[in-house]
Amino acid sequence: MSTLADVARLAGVGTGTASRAISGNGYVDPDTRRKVLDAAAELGYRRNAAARALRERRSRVVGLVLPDLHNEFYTASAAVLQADLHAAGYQLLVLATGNDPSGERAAWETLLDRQVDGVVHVPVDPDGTAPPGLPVVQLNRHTRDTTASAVVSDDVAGVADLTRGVLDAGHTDVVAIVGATQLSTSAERLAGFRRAAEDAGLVEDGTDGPRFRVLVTEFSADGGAAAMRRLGDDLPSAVVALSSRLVMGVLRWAGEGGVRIPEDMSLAGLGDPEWFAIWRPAITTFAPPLADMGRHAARRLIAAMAGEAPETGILRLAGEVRTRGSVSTHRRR
Amino acid sequence: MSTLADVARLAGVGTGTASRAISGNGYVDPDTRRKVLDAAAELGYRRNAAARALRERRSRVVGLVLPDLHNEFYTASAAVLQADLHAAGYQLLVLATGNDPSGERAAWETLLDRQVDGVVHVPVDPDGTAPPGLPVVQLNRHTRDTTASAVVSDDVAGVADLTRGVLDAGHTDVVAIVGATQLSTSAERLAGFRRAAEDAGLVEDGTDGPRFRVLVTEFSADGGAAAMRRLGDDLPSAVVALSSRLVMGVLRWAGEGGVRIPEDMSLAGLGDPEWFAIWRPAITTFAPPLADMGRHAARRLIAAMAGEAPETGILRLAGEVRTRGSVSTHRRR
DNA sequence: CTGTTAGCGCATTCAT
DNA sequence: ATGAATGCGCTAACAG
Repeated sequence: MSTLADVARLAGVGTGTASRAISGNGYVDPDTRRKVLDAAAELGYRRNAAARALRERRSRVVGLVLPDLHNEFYTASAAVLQADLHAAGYQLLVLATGNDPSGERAAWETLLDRQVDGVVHVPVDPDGTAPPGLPVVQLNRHTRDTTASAVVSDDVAGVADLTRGVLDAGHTDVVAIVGATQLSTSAERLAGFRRAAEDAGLVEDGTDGPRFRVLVTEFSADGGAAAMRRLGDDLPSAVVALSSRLVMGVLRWAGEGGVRIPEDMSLAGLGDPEWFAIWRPAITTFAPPLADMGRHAARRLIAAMAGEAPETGILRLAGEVRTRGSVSTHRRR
Repeated sequence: MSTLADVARLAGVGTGTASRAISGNGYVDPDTRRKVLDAAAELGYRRNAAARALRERRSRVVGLVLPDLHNEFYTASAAVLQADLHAAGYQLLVLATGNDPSGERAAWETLLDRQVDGVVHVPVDPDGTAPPGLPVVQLNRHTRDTTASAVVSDDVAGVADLTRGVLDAGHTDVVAIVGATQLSTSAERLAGFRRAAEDAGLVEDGTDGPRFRVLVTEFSADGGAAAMRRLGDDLPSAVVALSSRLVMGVLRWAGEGGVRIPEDMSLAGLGDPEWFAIWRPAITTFAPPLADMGRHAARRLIAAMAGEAPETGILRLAGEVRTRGSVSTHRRR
């Protein structure tokens, strides 16, 4: 690899001039600039990022810390995040925490070592806290730290909307299935459901009249299926499964038990993996604005890294309820 | 941020000793080491990765270049890749090419600038070539460059297996749907299909007797649906859709047209997204060993970066045919 | 076993 | 407008 000194020598100028010519910072005569650029091209010169990072005290690298790489919920945001940050001259260093607070702490250390300029963080530990002085925006979930900057889906409004759709279809006996409630996402989804259900006059665990029930379970297809089994014969007329994995679980349970959707029981979901739309019946669902979230996270982070006054607080982006066939109109008995 | 010099001063030693104490390289008295470590802890010292990279001429960063972050086909491998590389002390810098050769070239430049120690690459351009001297292992797809190291799924064998399963079920009129054939993956999948079909005596585009047809289309659900529509009324008794997206397309087409699977037509797929198993009927498919591929790619790359004689050539890992309900026994007419 | 020294490649003073 | 000199923080080589 040739160095700046090589380029300068070939061009017959000093390293300072060569540096200015290549970076475009500072004055340099157009003719000399050409000479330098030609020399650089001839040598196939590339600036050494490590040397620049050391000298400039910025790496132009952004850390992305997420629970795992395999979840479309994160990767959908990550894809646009990557694109937007790339366009702004940043590269993405990706670390997985494995949904584990100790993995999360280790990630912070690595990121600090790497002198990343900023971090996009899908938090695992609600009580975790980021190193001071480093621009960070939380994505998807947020911690309890109210001074932090976070970009999330407005699940409260979205799930409330979704639930209202179910209730408007005439259902008066509804079950919600949700994952671990210490996560901000689960808590907010549930809050949206409860709000809509209570506004409509349904009573939690009521014995007669309009009622709703809430099942807390593991955040997986197995968890969803297990939750449905816990219901025994006392099936509701509609289920709202608050994650795509839980929807899968309900579907599997229904398939195995011969429960027809939506004839025997309606189903509404959350998230919108591609197969939701082709399932028969297609799944009615609340789709969080994953791409928007990535875009806004990138925007906030880029601004913060540029030294602008950071936008703190939680930015809640509206998603979309997609009404399809898995929720049917229910005749009140 | 405190520097090594700060630590050395506080511990009352020279920077060389401090460096050795912290890195563990070279001799240092246990007592002085303690002093250094204590001083480092007190200051919250962290080694500056940029300075180390500059000095050591290695960054401990590995580039991951893939078409996009949003495809479970890549992320499934990437997840274990990330984990294994992390365990070996490497971080992952992720670049997306957008399935575009120019994006791919840009990625190489970035990677070179960053002085990455190695690269895992899902190639876009079959004729592309990597910078010499840099350890690279190709993942999932491979270029024509026979000196390269690549870890891929043995799709030829896998799809041949899958197809044999279909033929053994009695089908004698089979259609294969495949994406752009300039990709090594598509070409190999198709080769596997052809081999099995021809071995069984089916004739391509035959007019009477056992026959098979091949449909080339866009690599998407829309492509799959369009391919099926091209068939008009001349439906085969079984379709082998050679990607999960194509399976989606066939399923959508079947749903819209009222074609029942497997009663009216059998369907076999490739890949195994979670919903394949819960679909009614569950989808019979060939599942490439994505996790294994990530693991072996990491292993090869780590060895190459350690300076060991690189394993070149194409490592084909066996996947698994998962026989489920979407292929039914066919009565010969 | 330890302290001192010399760069790694670059951007940026400061003179000119 | 340009060249020379400085130092970012670290590790490796060397002399002690």
